[in-house]
Amino acid sequence: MGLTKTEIFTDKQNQIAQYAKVLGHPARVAILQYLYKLNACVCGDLVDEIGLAQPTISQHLKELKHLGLIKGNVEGTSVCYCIDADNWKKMKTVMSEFLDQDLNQKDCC
Amino acid sequence: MGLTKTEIFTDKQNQIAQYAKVLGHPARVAILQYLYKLNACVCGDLVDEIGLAQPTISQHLKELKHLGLIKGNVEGTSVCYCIDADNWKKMKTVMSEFLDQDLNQKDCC
DNA sequence: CACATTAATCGTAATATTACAATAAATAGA
DNA sequence: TCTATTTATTGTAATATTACGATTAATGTG
Repeated sequence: MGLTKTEIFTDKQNQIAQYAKVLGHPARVAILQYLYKLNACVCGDLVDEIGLAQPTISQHLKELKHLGLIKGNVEGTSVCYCIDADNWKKMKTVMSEFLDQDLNQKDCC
Repeated sequence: MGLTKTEIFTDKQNQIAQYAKVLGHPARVAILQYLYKLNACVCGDLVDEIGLAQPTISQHLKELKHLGLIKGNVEGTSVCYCIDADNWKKMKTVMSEFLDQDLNQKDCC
């Protein structure tokens, strides 16, 4: 128990859930918004910006990177992160398709 | 520890995360898709349809209802659920605004 | 009222997530 | 090479989530 039964759902359903899950924490939302706002690579100041401990930020970055939403590369002693535009677009397509379902529903309830 | 520090984030960030979190489980995605597909109230057959135990489904429905994405009303011995179109639209607006951020980013990384 | 049917709640086990202190790893510069 | 700086990893405590058996609650039917 306590383990999500991914095997009984479709790939699409699991994919949507996986994307949504990563966006399901305000710190990760904040990181993504910050990367977007600066519209460039961010080197180092994420810890000050977000307000969580360095290991915590590192952990959130890892999850974002794992899903491909951001990419980072080493720049001297620091690491620079930015949005992975291609993968972001892919996510946007998947999520929008789900969110934009048409609802021509009569008021039944 | 183990507790999300919502107080250090903006209302908007928390709201996005809250919506995303609820969509972050394939069972809830599947429930919402099913309600959309039928395009009507669904009375009772969700347990058979999804393939999880009845208490588990009930728990997921509760979360969806709590966030307002679905609404249910008693219909005899069963309960009928459907998408709450207004709240779904609200969520769509919030999520789309986040997903649709413009990225006029040079390849910096 | 008794009984069947269906959904909600309770209790609980297994697992996952969040956060951070401590430490390690990597690299730049003296 | 030594030191400072920055990020990643490890370990761990606190909390949350997921799933389901058992039970309760609610309602319709005989």
